[in-house]
Amino acid sequence: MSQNRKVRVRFAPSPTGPLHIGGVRTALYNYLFARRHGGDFILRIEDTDSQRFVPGAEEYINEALAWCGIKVDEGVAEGGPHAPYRQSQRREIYLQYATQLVESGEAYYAFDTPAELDALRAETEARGETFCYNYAVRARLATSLALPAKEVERRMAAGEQWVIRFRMPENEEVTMADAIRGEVKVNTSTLDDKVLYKSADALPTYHLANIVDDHLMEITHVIRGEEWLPSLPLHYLLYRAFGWSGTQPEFAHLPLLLKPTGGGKLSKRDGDKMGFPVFPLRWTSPEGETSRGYREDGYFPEAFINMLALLGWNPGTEQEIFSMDELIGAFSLDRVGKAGARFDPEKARWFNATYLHSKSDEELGALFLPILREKGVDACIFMATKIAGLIKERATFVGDFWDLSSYLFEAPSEYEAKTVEKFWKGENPARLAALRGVLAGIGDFTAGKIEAAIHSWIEAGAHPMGQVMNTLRLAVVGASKGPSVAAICEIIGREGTLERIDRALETINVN
RNA sequence: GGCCCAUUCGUCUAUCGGUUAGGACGCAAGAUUUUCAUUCUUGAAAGAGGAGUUCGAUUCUCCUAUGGGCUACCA
Repeated sequence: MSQNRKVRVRFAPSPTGPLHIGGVRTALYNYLFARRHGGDFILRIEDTDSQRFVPGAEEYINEALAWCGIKVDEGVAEGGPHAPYRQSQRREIYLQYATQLVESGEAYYAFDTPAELDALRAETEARGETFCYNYAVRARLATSLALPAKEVERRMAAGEQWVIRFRMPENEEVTMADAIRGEVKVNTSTLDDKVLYKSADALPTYHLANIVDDHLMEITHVIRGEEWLPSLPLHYLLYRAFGWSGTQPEFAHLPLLLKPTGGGKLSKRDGDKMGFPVFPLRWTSPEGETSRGYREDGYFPEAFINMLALLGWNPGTEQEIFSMDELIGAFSLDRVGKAGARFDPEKARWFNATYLHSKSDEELGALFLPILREKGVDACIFMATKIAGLIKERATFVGDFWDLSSYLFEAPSEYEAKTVEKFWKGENPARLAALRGVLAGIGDFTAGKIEAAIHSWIEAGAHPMGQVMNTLRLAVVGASKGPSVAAICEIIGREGTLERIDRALETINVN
């Protein structure tokens, strides 16, 4: 069908709200496919539903894709040879094509009002039948098929509202190809005469706009969500009606992303309900409702993308960590799964932790510094970097760093009961008092020197290492946690360390 | 209701007729560690059910069940 054309794919969201992670994954697969084949990735805004337009949604989409590292070649913000890329700005184009279909007999004008249709639908269902606006009913309705041409003209001239409907063929088996599912067959008798264009807002519906734009923009592969599979026969038939079957794109329908609990596709509301973000970026609706985002929750975009890529696709190897470039090199549609994938927030966290652990201390320090400052700590980048290196293995997010290191800046106000019970006994308090003297006498208060001094004191006195170290840790940290106690002492400094020891000796003994 | 799609450990998945059904997350145990965490090792854990086809089915076909999607002058 389109073997020799340059690969061109599009991501075509409608600006009815923020993009959720299912949409981001669709965009990602399109992007990976385009890059893999040296093609173009186009962003088209499908704003043909004037009722559901949400201000800010388009900006959100642009920002989200940029955060994810998905670069748009042609689109609303970037421009391109097929501009405009916003469907509301292409109205005349659609009317022209819709009219062409009426003239060739593939479509027709219909004058029935929504109220009339509702009544007809209710009436049919009351009889226990399934309502379908097709060959069987259209002859009885007010359409250009049944009405005399003069009457059609009269109604239109009188300003009556009309729509253009596709004339769905009767009893024809449509055989379609899907890159992920293989062959899919549907009989046209189960389909209805879909509305293609409505005079009320002078806008096309999705189906018409989509086919016309994909054709005009020379799209070679349509990669979209599975929810579009039921309308694939209509789309095939539209290509045929326009005489474009020769350059019809190939189709791939992606399995849906499901709720972690099962029971339906992931929806915009699930996030706050289940305690994880469903949006890439934080979103505040025009009504003022805020939903959390992966970015604001502290996810690295690389980790987020890596996680999404593997939700429904796999490389066939055991590799799980992929950079964007590696994904581009490995991606193929035939390794996309057929079944819906349940989203697992735990695995998302694991991906972020893995990425965080692999980052350099310097990079993490730079991210940690503003947090320290915000907490009122007068730290420098060297200090932030040093601490980041000490605690990163324990963190999932940079946002965890403060909780994992706050004891470096604030002396313990209380001591963990379990640890007190375990170590504040026997000779340990006395040993700590003795150790205080050792620490006070160290020349250069650095981790290496501190550790060496403690060790030689332990050896000389034949003290039990575990008891000594943990008692010191209890005094300095207040709990049984954290990196090497010597490293902690260095950061706290001699004065701070000695103060904390004194304080422990006083307060813990009292109770 | 109608039409369409799907179905391997709890979850994401590998397997393209012959495997002790592999990996990852999570979970459990152990080792390492001055603590916590990391890391490492080990373990528990799966082919929805029923018919066929075949020497042989997780793999192919059909039926059933279950899950999901669509069924708007929404996308």
